[in-house]
This record gives sequence, C-alpha cells and structure tokens, in this order.
Amino acid sequence: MALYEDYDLYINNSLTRKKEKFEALKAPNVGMYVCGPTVYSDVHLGNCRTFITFDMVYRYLSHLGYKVRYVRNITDAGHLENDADEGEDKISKKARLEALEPMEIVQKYTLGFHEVMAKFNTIPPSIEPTATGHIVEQIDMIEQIINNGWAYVENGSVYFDVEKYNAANDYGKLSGRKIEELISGTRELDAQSEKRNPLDFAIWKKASPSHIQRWNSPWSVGFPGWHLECSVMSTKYLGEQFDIHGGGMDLKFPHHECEIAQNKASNGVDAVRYWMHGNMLTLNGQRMSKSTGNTLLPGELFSGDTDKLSKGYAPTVARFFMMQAHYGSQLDFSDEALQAAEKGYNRLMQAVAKLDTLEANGANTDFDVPNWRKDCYTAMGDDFNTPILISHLFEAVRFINGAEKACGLSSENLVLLKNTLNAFVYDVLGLEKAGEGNQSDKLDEVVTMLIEMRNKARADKDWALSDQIRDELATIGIQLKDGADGTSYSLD
RNA sequence: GGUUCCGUGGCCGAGCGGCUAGGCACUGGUCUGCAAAACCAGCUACAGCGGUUCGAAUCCGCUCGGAACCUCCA
Repeated sequence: MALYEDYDLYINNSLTRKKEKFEALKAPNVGMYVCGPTVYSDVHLGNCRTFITFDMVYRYLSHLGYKVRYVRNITDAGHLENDADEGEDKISKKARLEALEPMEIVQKYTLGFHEVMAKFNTIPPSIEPTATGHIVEQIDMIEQIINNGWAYVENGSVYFDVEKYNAANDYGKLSGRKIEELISGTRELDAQSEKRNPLDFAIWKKASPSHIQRWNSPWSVGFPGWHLECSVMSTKYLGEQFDIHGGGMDLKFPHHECEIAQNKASNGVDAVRYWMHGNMLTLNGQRMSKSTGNTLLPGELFSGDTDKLSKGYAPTVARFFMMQAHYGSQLDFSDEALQAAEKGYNRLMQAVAKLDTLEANGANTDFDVPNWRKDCYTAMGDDFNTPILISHLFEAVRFINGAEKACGLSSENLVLLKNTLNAFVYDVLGLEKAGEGNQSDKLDEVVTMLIEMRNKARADKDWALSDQIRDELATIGIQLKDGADGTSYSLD
C-alpha cells in the first residue's frame, strides 16, 4: 500500500489561491511540468531556489509512492526583449558578444546548469525537452490555434487574439488581472505594430534579416513565440491535462497566463490541475536579477569568493537554508542567516550519524516515534511545509543527543525512527553529508591515533600535551569531543 | 499609477481565531582536569492605531514601512 493512501497532501493552488487536497488524475501516476531556465548565461542562486523547491516536491511525491513524470524544459530559443522589438534575442546577442554560435551558447550554459543542479543534489527530471527540438510540434499547435479561430496572421507573424479569447474565457485569472486594467496600463499601439491589440502576443514571429535562429513555417521564416514551447512540450509529454505545473512567481504574468490561453485555445481544456509558484530569493531585500547585478552565483557561494560572504558554504548547507523557509515565502539571502543554517545543519547531521550507533532496549522513553512520524507527514502534507518538518526533525535530534547507547526504544520503534529520519533528511529534503569524500580512511586512522595519545596524556595528567593535541587539531579544523563513551571528532 | 503579497523576540523563520514551532545567538545549570560538544532551564515576540469576538499575531478598517508583478526574468 502506497504512502499516499495514508497521508493526505494539500497544495496551495496559485490559480484558486486555496489549499486544495491533491488528487492525482491517474494515480499512481503524476505529471509535473516546471519551467526551466533560458540558457544564455550562468544561473544564479535565485534561479536555483525554484529548481530546488520543485526537486523537493518531486522527491516528496515520489516518496509517497507516486510515479512522477517530471518534465522541465530548457529554453534554447532566444526570446525577444518584447514583441515589438525587432532587435536581437538574448541568445543571439550573447552569441555575438562571446563570438560563439547560438548552439555553443546553449551548450555551454546547459552544461553549467546541469553541473550546478548536481551540486545541489537535485534529481534530473524525467524528460528535459528543448524548445528548438520541438519546432514542428509548435507549428502544429499554432495551426490548431489559428484553425480554432483564436489567432490571426499578419505579415508573416501569428498573434494570439487576447481580446477575443477573453470574451469567452478569463484571460488574467491566474495573475488576478483584468483585461481592461491591462489595456489601460499599456502604451498606445504604435503605428508600426502589426497587432490588433497591444495585449496580443506573438506565437510565431517572422525573422528579421539579422535574426540567426530561424525556421521554416507556413507563415514565414521565423521563430516561435516565447510562451509557446511550454504549452507544446507539456501537452506532448504529459497530455492535454496534467497534475502540477510549477515555476517561479515572476513567470505568472505574462508567461503562465499565456500558457493557459494557448492550451485552452488549442485543446479546449484547462491543462493544469494545480499551479504552484515558488517565491523569490532576495539579496539585501531586493530580488536577485541579472540586469541589476544584484546576484550571487553558485560558484561564489561555494568558494566564498565574493564580498557578499565571509566564507564559502557547502551546497547542501544552502539547500538546508532554503528548506528552512516555506517555498511560497520570500527569502532573504545573507551571510548571517547562512552561518546560522550551517550550525543547525551540522547539529542535525551529527544526530543522524549518532542514531546509527543506538541500540534498542525495551520501551522506557517519552519519545513517541509513531506519533512523531505522523507529525512529519502532516507537515509535508500541508503544502510541503518543510520548516515545520525540520522543526520536528530537531525534536528527534534532541532525543538522539540525549539518549544513552541503550536508548530506551523498542527495536520496532528504533527501526521506525531510523527509517523515517533518514527518509526525510536524505530522500525528501535531499540533504547530503557535507565534506563527504575528503575524509579518507587514513585520516581517520591518524586522528584516532592522536586521540589515543591524548587519552594517555590525560591519564598521566599531562594537560599541556593533551591540550596541545586538541588545540592544534582544532586549528586545522578537527574538533575533538569528549563524551561519556569516549572521544569522537568532527571536521569543519 | 494599477494588481498582489508581506511587516513576528538580538538574527533567520513557521504559525493565520483559544493549546504561545524550530534553528542561530545570549544567560544560568549539569557533565568535564579545563574547554568544546551534548543535555536541562531561562530570554515568551507578533509595525502602529481603532474595530469585530467570551477570546486576535491570526478576521475587518485606517496609518506607516517593505517586496513582487504590470517589459525579458526562477
């Protein structure tokens, strides 16, 4: 029996702005689509937060026993700065600046993105489709939309007729906008524009002579509109209707709004059951953004090679830091907050390690494992509330740290505790042991030898020598800890 | 200007009508040769003003402060 049958899951649906009970369309299968990056430059930490959030969602759904098909696209066709702009798209511009082919740009930053995602211990999506790999499908969808009467062709470009769509549907329902307000907020339609209405958006754009990325189509040599790829690829791999669509908050309008319209206009159904939006990561109270330079790159975080941080932090520590906040809340990134998270992370992981050494004996403790376990699932079931989950994990930490080797749990409960804690720490939150790999057996032997020498010195009351061993180890980052069961050590 | 959202103890961050998360820091204690670690205890807050209610951090109104979106953005 799958866990999801025992534990309810509620998701805050951005579309309805309500927490709704999650019911998979075709359990145990779940389809999830997440908008991926445009690969024209290095991803920054803000981008990473969204993908780490949905990695956690993916992990928890899988943990519950769902078979998730997780689709996350790579946008490798350049978007114009806006529809009226006849200039270069971002990928072409970057290609010119770096004197590379557009596909070289795409390749370079896609690889970089994957490297960063791996460092953060995210699981690769089941399918990672690219926009340029689905031009044919995009042309098909444009034809459907035209045939259904929701788009018009003008001088080789195809525009989505927002006003007409809105008369029969509700354009703006996701972002809470009214079409009248949008119109009044838009500048006058300039004379050159081919659009009938300033709100209309291009789903196919005729290429200007300088445009590098271009494809043949029934309308012109050109390129697809930037909202189209997600509608096309989600439909292709997840069907006309699927369970979850995720992305960053900043994509709500216009990107996701247009996606909803395109799906409805081509297939006649609302594609997405549950819309989820991750909130922004801020730096000094302002959202990270490439254009303003208010960013922190993953590499800078890991190395500490930036004036914004006092030192480097392990990717898993940054992940833990993010998990301590709810995905739907804004989170501010700071050195101070990261330091606090790092200490908390260390305490958690040391307790997880100590748990392995505990042994069952009877049942004489207040710690109620089955109930604690239930609390963990309740927290996650409440819209993936990882901060509450973590607070429960620390209840277990307190028990473990306070426990004798014979810990007072029945063998059944001890196993349950181990399985549950490991599952949430590693499988669901996706944390890792930091510094794993740089701790060799030889190092362990050397430190163990030094500990033995120090113990002999202590037995002889040679405090000078024992303190020298301890302090000099501390300087190179090895902490000795004298406990009831002898001395152990930990690495910085 | 329009639309959304937020303002919680020294810091980060949950909670969203009653039972006052958690982490970090700090203080006292236990343990220890001393220290560190660990454990126990303490520090008990909800921007301001008014209202609704038996009861509000949580609902409503106003004021002040901050953020996101309205253009490409995770």
